[in-house]
Amino acid sequence: MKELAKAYEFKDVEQKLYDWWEKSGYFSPSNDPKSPDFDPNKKPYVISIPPPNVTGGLHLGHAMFVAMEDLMIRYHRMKGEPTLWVPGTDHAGIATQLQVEKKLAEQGRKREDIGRDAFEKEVWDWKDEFGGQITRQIRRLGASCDWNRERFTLDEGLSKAVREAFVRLYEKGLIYRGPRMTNWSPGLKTAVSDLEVEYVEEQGLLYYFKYRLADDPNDFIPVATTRPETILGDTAVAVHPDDDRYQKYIGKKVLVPILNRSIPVIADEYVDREFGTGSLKITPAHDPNDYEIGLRHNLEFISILDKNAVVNENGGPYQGLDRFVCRKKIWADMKDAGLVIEEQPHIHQVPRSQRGGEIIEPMITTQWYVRMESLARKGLEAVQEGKITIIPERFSKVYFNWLENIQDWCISRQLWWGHRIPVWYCDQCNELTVSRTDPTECSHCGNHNIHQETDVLDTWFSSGLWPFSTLGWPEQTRDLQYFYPTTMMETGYDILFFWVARMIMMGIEFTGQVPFKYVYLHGLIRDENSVKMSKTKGNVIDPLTVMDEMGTDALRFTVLVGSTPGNDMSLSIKKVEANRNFANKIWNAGRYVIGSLEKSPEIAVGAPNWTLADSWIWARCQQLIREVDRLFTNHQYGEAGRQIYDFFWSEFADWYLEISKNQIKEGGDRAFYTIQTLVRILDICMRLLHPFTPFVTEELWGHLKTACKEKSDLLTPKNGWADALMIAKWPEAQEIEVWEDEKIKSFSIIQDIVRGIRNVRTEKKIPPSKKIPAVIVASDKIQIIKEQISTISTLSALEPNKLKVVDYLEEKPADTTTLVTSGIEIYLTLSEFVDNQAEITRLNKEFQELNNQIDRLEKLLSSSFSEKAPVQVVEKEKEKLMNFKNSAEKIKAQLDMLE
RNA sequence: GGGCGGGUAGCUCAGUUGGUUAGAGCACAUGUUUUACACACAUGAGGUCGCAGGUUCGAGCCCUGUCCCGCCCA
Repeated sequence: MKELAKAYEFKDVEQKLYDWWEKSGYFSPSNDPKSPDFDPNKKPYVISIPPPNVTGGLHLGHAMFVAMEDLMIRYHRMKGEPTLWVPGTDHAGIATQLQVEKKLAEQGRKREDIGRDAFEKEVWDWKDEFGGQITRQIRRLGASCDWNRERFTLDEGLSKAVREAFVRLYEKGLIYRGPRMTNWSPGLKTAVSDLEVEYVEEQGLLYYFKYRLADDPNDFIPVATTRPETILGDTAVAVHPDDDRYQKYIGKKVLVPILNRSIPVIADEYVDREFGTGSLKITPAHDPNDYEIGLRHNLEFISILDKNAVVNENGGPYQGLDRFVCRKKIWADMKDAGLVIEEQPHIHQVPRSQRGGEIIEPMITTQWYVRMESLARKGLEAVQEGKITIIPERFSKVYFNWLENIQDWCISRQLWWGHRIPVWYCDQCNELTVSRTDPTECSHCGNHNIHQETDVLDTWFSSGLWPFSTLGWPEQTRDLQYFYPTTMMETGYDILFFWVARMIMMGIEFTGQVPFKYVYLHGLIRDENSVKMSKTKGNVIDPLTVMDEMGTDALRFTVLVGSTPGNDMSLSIKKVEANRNFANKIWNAGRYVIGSLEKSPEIAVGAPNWTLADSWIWARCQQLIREVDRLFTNHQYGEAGRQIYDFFWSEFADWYLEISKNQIKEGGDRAFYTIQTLVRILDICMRLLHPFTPFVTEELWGHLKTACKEKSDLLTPKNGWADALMIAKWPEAQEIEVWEDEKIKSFSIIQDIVRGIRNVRTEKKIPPSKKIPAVIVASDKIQIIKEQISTISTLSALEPNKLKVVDYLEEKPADTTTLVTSGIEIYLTLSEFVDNQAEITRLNKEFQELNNQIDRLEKLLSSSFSEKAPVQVVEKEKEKLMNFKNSAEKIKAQLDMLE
């Protein structure tokens, strides 16, 4: 038999096993629609990966979703379901373009220098060079996805899907182009999504100044603003219609400072009378709220900034100045002109880009939009009608709220990396040609002088199609027909709107079906003090480093078991370390079981005669399987993992393994059946743990299998040894049998006795090597205790030759210390360790505690509890009371004798 | 302003349809190299479950109010 290393060496195992799994084809679905014996009636379990950025690097968010999805996939695969996990990446328009621009900048070049085509080529080169990184890292996490079906949002098929989707929406009249208020990124020179703008509270100034009346230079309306430069684009001053201070000005004209444009004073209830001076300057072209007011009052829209956020020709003397330079300049000029009242420190919300933190400029630009109303309504209904279940349920509300207030979706981006919008403008007739294939002529006038829209589509437009485009849509492929709709969309709650909502809407729109049945949202991983990780704070934990140091299983188990659905978790190396220890515990328990096989006879002579410990561990294992099943069904994956961990460590390893040593020593059938039990429980635990910690379980299970096969056919599991644990059968619990509870109860008596003796030993500082004589007075438990005496003796280090079990004792043995548990008296002969006075004190304390419990229970049972609580609950308490009374009596007797 | 989540041991967190003595890991204390494991074993200490009411025979869990922290939306 092969010697196993003394500690689990994950470095020798992970890569080797992953390659073997992949090579063996275990990641591909059983029941593949492409295979001849395909059965369309088998229900598949399908996840499409939330595609990570193709040029990104692995972070803990990835570790979380990969671990979670791999857990789900492996579980369902072991349950025998045809299982498909579709991997892939998205092209991440802005992020990737930025990286390549950065690289160009290092060479002193700009994308404008080399032109669009050359730039696109650069990006593809970049993608080819770094694009494999993230998928390699995902493999390292153990992801059992079907790499044969890997997709990329810009690959040929998906590009076709994107174009098809765009054209269909356009033909349905759901896509339009026009000038609207947009979030403009002056640095990137593109529109960005509302969802990608963060409003950050920052210290700024509130600038108070005078809006002079056109017809009375001595009178003015005081106005406050946080952005003086936008004064250049003001087209009204608004006051509240009921505001006594300003009512007389409504309808009059005021003069824009410096520019002296004449603009109206209007009344609008939007104005907050309490804020600032209670009057509001309106810049419809540079503020989203003012934009609305501008529309309501038919105001002029004056854009004062160009796409670099530099003041344009509408800014008069300020033309050519950057927005922030202009702010200082105009304020200084206004001061000189006597228009400034004061400045006050002011905390306000600054719109910043999620990417890079640049201040976003609200501007009116011409963009492409999708009308969302009808899409959103269907998306809403899908969840309301239960076609999709969101887990945890509370996120449904967030989802509803977003869809109920949805804005049209700005899908165009002024980037060079992405799906170019399939619209061609005719130079002749100015009509648009929208086409699935690149046209050579205008579809309206036939002119050949046409040019394609330069904008590309938002990356999320292609990700929205992901669950079906990856399966071949718009072609009705066999994959699409069989695997769609998918089963589970698992991702972070921060991505609910970006991805999940859009996937649902687009799925319904294009396939007529919801794209998945469940949405499982996990929380975000924070640092050990629950602070969000960020490079600037320096609290980032790199999953690759963690895996190097602790192993993949440790990391996986930590994020899986440390999290509950939808809640953030905090991660620390300490936690991962604890789970590395768990992996080592698994390894060593397995090493012990495998080693014990050598001591086993080939076959058993007679039928099994199970010990209490055998029955107990088997019953508990059955309970565990049932519990894990229930938890998996309820998507309580973390709790399931905790249960398996506890069972494995504190029951199987701490108790059964120790007892098995004794039982094996007995030899013969006892040894055989003990080892068989060890093998069975270990086998089941490996199966249960495999989705959490695939590597250590697969490796160990492989050794177990080899060793068992060499030894005996009788050690073969019910369904035989599978080729690999990852495709072995998920354990199924037996029907609950009547003996289970009773054995568990009996065993807990043994545990109580052992713990009690150990406790006394520690208290009296008796060295573990010192074996002590004992008398156990078991009364009605005599049968059980006699049977278990060797277990008790070994686990609590009693002296086997000086050990007596009786049902009743006339007289207390001399010079002993006594403990009572479950009504069983135990006399330990400690001779030199016994001190009568200390003994009395100890017993008194025990007695007091028991009496407290007795009082408590008697009070409880004499209250209305006895009548109103269910019988079983009352019975349970009565039994406890009896036990306490029994024990108290016996301790009292001891005390009487000592005193 | 609206919505959501959290507040449980020194720290980070679990806690099933409410069942009557609230758990884990880490940290701490004491002891042990007992041939699977010191990445371990044994034993122990540590909590009025944010606060105030209420429902109930019974509340960490349900209801109302309140304070604090965090997140999302506007």
